[in-house]
Amino acid sequence: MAARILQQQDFAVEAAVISFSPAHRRAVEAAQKAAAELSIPLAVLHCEELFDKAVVSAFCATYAAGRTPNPCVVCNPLVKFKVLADEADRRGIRYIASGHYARTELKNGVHHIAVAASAARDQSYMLYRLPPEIRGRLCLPVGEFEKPAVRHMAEDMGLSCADAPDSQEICFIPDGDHAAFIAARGVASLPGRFLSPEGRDLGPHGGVAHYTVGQRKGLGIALGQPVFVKEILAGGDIRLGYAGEEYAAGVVLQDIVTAGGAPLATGEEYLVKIRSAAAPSPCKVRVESGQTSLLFQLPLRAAAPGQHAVLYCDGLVMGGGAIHSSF
RNA sequence: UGGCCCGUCGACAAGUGGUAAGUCACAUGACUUUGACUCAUGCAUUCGUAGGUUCGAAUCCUGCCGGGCCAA
Repeated sequence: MAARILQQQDFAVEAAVISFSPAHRRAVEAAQKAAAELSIPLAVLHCEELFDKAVVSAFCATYAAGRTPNPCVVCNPLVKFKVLADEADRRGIRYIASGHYARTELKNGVHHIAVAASAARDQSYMLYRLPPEIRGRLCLPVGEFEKPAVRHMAEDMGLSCADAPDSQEICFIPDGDHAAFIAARGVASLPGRFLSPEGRDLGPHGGVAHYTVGQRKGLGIALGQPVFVKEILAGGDIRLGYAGEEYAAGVVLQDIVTAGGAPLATGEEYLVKIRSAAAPSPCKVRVESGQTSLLFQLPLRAAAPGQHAVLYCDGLVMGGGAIHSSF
């Protein structure tokens, strides 16, 4: 659909689909079909090796260490848009487009990622780490529309992607069982024990890769009321908490990037999202002895180390970083 | 060995003669380009067991099995 919209705007469109892993065969075939319907030349770019190294390995290692990776956030700058940009360069093409629900905006000489017109569909979170040289040549045509409108447009044009399912889990783990995937790769995840909210030993858990902060299901712990993963300790033990105890007042950030390149400074106020599908929530920056923290105005649920906090201002992505820890 | 309690879904637990609540856990589905959260639906033809009383028992009676407490 993104390609079709650009065609209507008189862009000369060339298409590429990236084959990230063996699990992507169907996606590649769907792209080939769509390209044929639009009579657009389509190249299949292979980057299985890079993807495996930059995304999949890091994903497994992060989980095995008791943190919660976000592969999409990592993939976009390091693999997906990098590969597209390289291919565009080879062909002498200036602009790069994708079907993400987000927008771009030039403000004060800085190219920002901006939230989509359809707030409920917004995917700007996943794009927050794109470097300026990518942001400056990015076109995100579907970000201007509501999802249903895009679907209707596709239907009207008789495109086969009109009824394509749009929800997926981790793209390289089709069955959704990431713990099994990690184990199958031979990556060992830290063993440990469940600790009740009162500190009681509740027995061994299945390996740290099975759990993430805020998780309720799959613990197999029956205490008469719901319990959640509150913290995964460095040694591998998992501290549980009752409902409400999995909220954080703030987070410590690492690997910070900003749209303009200037570091975050104490006192700055932003709206923050700690997951893609979240309502932006006010926070304040604090920099102290080289450590940058975000203080949430309201406690936020399940701020898992390894996930990312993305900062917004007036609908523009201002920066963000990985969550090192919460407090 | 006497005396007294108790035994209901994987866990906890209502129910004390009228035909098995609820919570947690679990399963499936929805939602979702990360992990989660959330929501919907499902989940004991049966109440330790064997008999008895009764129109009717998880509920009353008896034996046995299992667990606990007290006494010597």
